[in-house]
Amino acid sequence: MKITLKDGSVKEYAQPMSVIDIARDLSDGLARMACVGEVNGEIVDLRTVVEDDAQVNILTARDEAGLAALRHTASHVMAQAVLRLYPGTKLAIGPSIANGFYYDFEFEEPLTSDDFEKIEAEMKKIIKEDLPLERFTKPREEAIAYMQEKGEPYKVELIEDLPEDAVISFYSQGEFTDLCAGPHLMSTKGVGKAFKIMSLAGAYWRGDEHRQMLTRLYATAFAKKDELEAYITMMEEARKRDHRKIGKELGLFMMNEAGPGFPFFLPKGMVLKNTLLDYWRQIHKRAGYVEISTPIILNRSLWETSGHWDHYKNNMYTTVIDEEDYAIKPMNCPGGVLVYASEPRSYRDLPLRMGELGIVHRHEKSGQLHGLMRVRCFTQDDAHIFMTPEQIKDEIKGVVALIDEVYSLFGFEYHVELSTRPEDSMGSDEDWEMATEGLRSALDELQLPYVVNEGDGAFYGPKIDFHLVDCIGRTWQCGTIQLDFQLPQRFELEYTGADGEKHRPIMIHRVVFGSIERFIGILTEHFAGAFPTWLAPVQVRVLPISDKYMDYAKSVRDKLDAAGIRVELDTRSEKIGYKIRDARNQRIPYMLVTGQKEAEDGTVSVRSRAGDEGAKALDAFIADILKEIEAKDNGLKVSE
RNA sequence: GCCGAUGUGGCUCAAUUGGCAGAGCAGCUGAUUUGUAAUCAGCAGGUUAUCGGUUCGAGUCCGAUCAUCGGCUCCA
Repeated sequence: MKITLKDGSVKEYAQPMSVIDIARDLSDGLARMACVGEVNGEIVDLRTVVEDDAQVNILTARDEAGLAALRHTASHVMAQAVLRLYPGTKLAIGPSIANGFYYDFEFEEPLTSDDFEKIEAEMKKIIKEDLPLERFTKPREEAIAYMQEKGEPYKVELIEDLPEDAVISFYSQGEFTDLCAGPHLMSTKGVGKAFKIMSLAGAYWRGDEHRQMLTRLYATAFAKKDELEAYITMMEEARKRDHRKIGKELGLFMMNEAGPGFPFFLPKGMVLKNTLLDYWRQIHKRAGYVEISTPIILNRSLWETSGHWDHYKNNMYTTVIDEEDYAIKPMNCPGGVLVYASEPRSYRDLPLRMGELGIVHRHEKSGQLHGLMRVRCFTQDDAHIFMTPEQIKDEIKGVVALIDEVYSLFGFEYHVELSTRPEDSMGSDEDWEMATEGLRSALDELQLPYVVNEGDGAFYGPKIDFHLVDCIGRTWQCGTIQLDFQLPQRFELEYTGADGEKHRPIMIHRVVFGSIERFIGILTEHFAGAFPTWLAPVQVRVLPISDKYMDYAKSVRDKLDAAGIRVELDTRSEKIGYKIRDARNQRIPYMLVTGQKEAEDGTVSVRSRAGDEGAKALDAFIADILKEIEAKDNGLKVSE
């Protein structure tokens, strides 16, 4: 038989070979490190016998699929350890995930994090036992009977959902057997020593909140111990830039039990917010938007017409005033629609782009609040675009370009998702076809990579979502573009066409930041609080060497202030080192040290976040910083 | 909402088996007048999240509530 290796070389063997045989033949070291094989592009077990003419690639934990197999095997080891220590525990599922793996269990007694050590010790034992992983299969009915006998109801349910004629595969290691598609390492020994149980959490069986709550053990594993340590260090470092911690340190925002989920913006956070909003207004004006503002509280009949009273009431704050029902708006769209409908519209007015920095309130369930990322009151940088069907593609492209411009300015990496028609949806097939194609072709023409979420769209139309990543790798939806045929119909919106007839416009809901609050949270973590100068709540702090030079320091402060620069003066009778330390902890972009020398020369000694930059004439400093602010330099050169 | 954990001055944390609530930082006052990451001294600051219970005695034990944290679900 003949095979082709990754590097293009061809090997010939007299007898059939498995992947592991080939690995052993290539080099002893490779066989030891091999996790899984890749045969004709498919990830397989090392014991898989290779067919003639196959393309073969041996994967180790250096490869994504190899590491996934290592982690998946580690999850089986963890489950085995749990069953040894807590007999009677029921098994659910245990996949490998982005940074590790987890296993869901139903315990008879609650588990706590104090038990981690015990489980890890048992895992070590199992790994040392060097138990080979054996694969075997059973027909569906036998597989069900087998798992019923083992008392594993979750496994039985999983198998029952597979097709009638399916052949079910299992993996066993010692006394432990699990329903599993594989692939796995050859033996538990391959898991090695670099693993750790990270946390414990509740998780609904099959992600359904109406079903059993299971206990999920999150863990991670790497090929080498130093990789595990590096990962743990990285997570610890990342937590230091948590926006809730930095928000408190820098005085950006606060929370109070008086209003869980309702953030209070402090003076410095307000500067940041307003600076972002100024920028938003500037780019939207350029992009042909007008701005409106609609009421926070509107009466019930409006929400009935829009459909929110029926479909969104659980998340709405409602009240009775003068014996009439009112609701605080959870979304801005009905207000925008009323503005559209307030006067006759012509095709000449379209597309009509109406922006609104609208404050919305949503009663999110208590367990899902998270700093500024998930709140109950937030500002949407909303806009509704009313247009003809022919204008859909260009308008989508315009919005995507705007979102890309904004995210790029901050140096964000983002990923895009296109969500299509859900099962429970309204509108005609043609409308959905046109809307989805409009979104798709706009993305294609802009050459943006995206993933498709089939059936994940809103009930009134398909959508494009933009996701940003926080400091520990969680992603948050920020921008979104949603096409809507529903509201124009419900509110009987129309415009007069060139033909003199009435037509129904199509509507886009879109946000760029998404929520200003969430965006500020992401920005804070992205920059670790060291905001680019144009955004920094305080751009310059003047640090007199001693009280003797306070007058000069004040004149410097006044001159910066007059130039429109956000400046503070440190008047404390402290040593310069103390003042620098404090200003650095506040991540202030520029510190101006002013003493005798500077007072005599009319200069300032500039210290940026990068370090001492030497003396400069005050006017030259002002000119430079104004230029930097104007350019919205994102300051990524700064390393903290 | 669900599972698990945690709540002690503004912040970070102590307080032994239930036995006088303490420190550092920040703040204030005074001294110091300083040249690139913490000058010294003094003062003030807490109904230990809230409510209830057990006890001679509760920060500590028990119960309820609230909030927060890690997840799940939902979402910007």
